[in-house]
Amino acid sequence: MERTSTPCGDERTQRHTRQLLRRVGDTWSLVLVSQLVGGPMRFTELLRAVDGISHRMLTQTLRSLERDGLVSRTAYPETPPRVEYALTPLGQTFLGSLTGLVVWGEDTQAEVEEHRSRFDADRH
Amino acid sequence: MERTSTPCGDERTQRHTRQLLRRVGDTWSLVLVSQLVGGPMRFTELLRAVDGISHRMLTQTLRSLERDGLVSRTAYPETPPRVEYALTPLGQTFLGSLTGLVVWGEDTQAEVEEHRSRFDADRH
DNA sequence: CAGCATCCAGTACGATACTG
DNA sequence: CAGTATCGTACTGGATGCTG
Repeated sequence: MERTSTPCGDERTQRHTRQLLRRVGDTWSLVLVSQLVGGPMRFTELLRAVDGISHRMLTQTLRSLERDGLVSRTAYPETPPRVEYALTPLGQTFLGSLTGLVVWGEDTQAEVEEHRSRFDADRH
Repeated sequence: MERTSTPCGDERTQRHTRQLLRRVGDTWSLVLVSQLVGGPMRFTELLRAVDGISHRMLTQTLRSLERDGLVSRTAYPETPPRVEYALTPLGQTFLGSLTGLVVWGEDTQAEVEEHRSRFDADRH
């Protein structure tokens, strides 16, 4: 029973959370996971659906998500080859856990923007 | 009323959330904010308290948090100069919004680790 | 003490070309 | 179609030294 009402937790938890944020705070992980909510998608589908992503980053990010068990990869032995990516249950719970942050971002976005403008203005 | 039960939201929300994650997913922001939960701290106090942070990154990260309005900076016109950093109300609500993610990280950490090992092992 | 400027290594990312 | 390899660039973060 600690006095902490905020999720700072012990040092170990902090380290984990920081690593998690770094891991997931890259350019494309979140977009891809969000994109896959609608159901499985193929490589090229994703490439077209996600605006601005490069071939290379799509491969890399999918690999990384697959490695962590958030996304599953299914290859069908056909010609031409077909590979489908889908959200795993783990990936779905992950998206759910973001709710708090997403809501906070929506709620405070204007306020943060305001702070930034003011700060930048004051600095000459 | 959309079919989305997960916080993927519209494209605008997605972009905001991604930017938020990037902004906050750097090496030190989260550690600093967590550290300040206990109350205001001085520059050198933070430098000592946060293990591994460099002088430069402390300045930079504090600036950036101040800019976003998550942290307040109070300079006392004394000699030697004294500056105290504290969490703003906005900063506190931010920490609160992380609860879901922190819990998810704790709950699934072992599972994710397991996935990684297995993945790395399979890749010969 | 608090903060800034400079320099440097590591990495993230994009463009492109090539393989099964 | 899906994936790998190579290259160039831009940014991030650490070490260090200077200023008020």
